[in-house]
Amino acid sequence: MSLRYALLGLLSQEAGSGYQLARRFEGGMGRYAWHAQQSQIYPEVNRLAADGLVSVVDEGPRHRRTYAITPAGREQLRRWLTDPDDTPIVRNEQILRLFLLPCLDREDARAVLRHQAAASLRELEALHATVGEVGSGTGGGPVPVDLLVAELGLRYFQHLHEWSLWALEQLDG
Amino acid sequence: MSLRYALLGLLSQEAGSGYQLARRFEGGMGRYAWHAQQSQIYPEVNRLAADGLVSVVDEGPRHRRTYAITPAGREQLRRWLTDPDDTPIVRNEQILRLFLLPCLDREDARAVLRHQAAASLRELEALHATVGEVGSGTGGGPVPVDLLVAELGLRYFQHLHEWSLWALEQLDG
DNA sequence: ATTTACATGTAAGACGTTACATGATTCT
DNA sequence: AGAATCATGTAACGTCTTACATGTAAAT
Repeated sequence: MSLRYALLGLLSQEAGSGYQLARRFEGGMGRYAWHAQQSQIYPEVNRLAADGLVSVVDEGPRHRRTYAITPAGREQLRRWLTDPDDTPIVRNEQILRLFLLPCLDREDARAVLRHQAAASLRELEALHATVGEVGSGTGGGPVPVDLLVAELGLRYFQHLHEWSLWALEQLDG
Repeated sequence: MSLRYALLGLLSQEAGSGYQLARRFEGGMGRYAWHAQQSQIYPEVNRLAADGLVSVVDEGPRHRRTYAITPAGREQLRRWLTDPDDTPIVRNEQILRLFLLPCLDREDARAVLRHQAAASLRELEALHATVGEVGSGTGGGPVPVDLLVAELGLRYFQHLHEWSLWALEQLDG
């Protein structure tokens, strides 16, 4: 069901086509929250439309249909977000690899850690660039929630990066 | 394919039955790396046995079969762990919720954050208890890789907890 | 004796991946 | 004209969830 709410969430922030949704999944959403393929998005957004949770608000060139969230969709989204469901499902291939580091000898573990340190640094820098854009669009008003969420991503990759370096030090020492 | 390697990894650290594997998934592995159900584990461990990557090393009471990783299994596991595959898949319902916080009004966002702060603190404390056990089993020798991985979990929930508190402050201020 | 925990499994349906199919518009 | 990008979709196959079925051994 999560894909549903991921899509509703994106559309609640800004209307868009299936294609645009797929592009937005390549950003932060798909990178560290919930991954989805294009071929999964199109059928799901159609189901959302059939269920009245989104509606077509524009038809453009190349058969493009722009969807927007409906009041019913907004209500369902709110219910899901505020419903305190513990035991949330986690599937993270990257963390799984790190979690299984004890299966390797020290030399292999070192190599994986070096690779991880470089990868998390790259992600961190890419996010820094994206967040720069978000931040520049705000005046001196109240803190936009977007910035809080961007900060969560930054901290995540920073903590991963710092742990990788620390773990390498422990192995080398 | 990740479930395969999660199981191979657990069995490479210690032989065990399907039931024991399911129990071990309830710990750190399933909580913040890769989730799996009991009904998924039994068929997969049988497939691993059919493929010669694990083998039955003991049969106990109540039809219990204890599996151990084979050399072929160890080799496949090593290859997967050291193969630098970027674009790893992430599906994290908890992070998705946080990522969609901008869809809520401030009052609802605050409630979700308060809930999140409490949940991550609970996880942190639970992990602290588990790590205490792991740490007590080691003499003064070289740093066991298990401890590095435990530290990763601790840092993850700590950073989540700290971010939740920080985000609440930003909203309140 | 009854309950709890151990132990393994299957079947139906939902969800997700890979690969392919099709065509429109813009850019060079 | 040709290439790149925009745009939507389907079919086959693999993975995961939910719910059920079955029985054994230990604990109270």
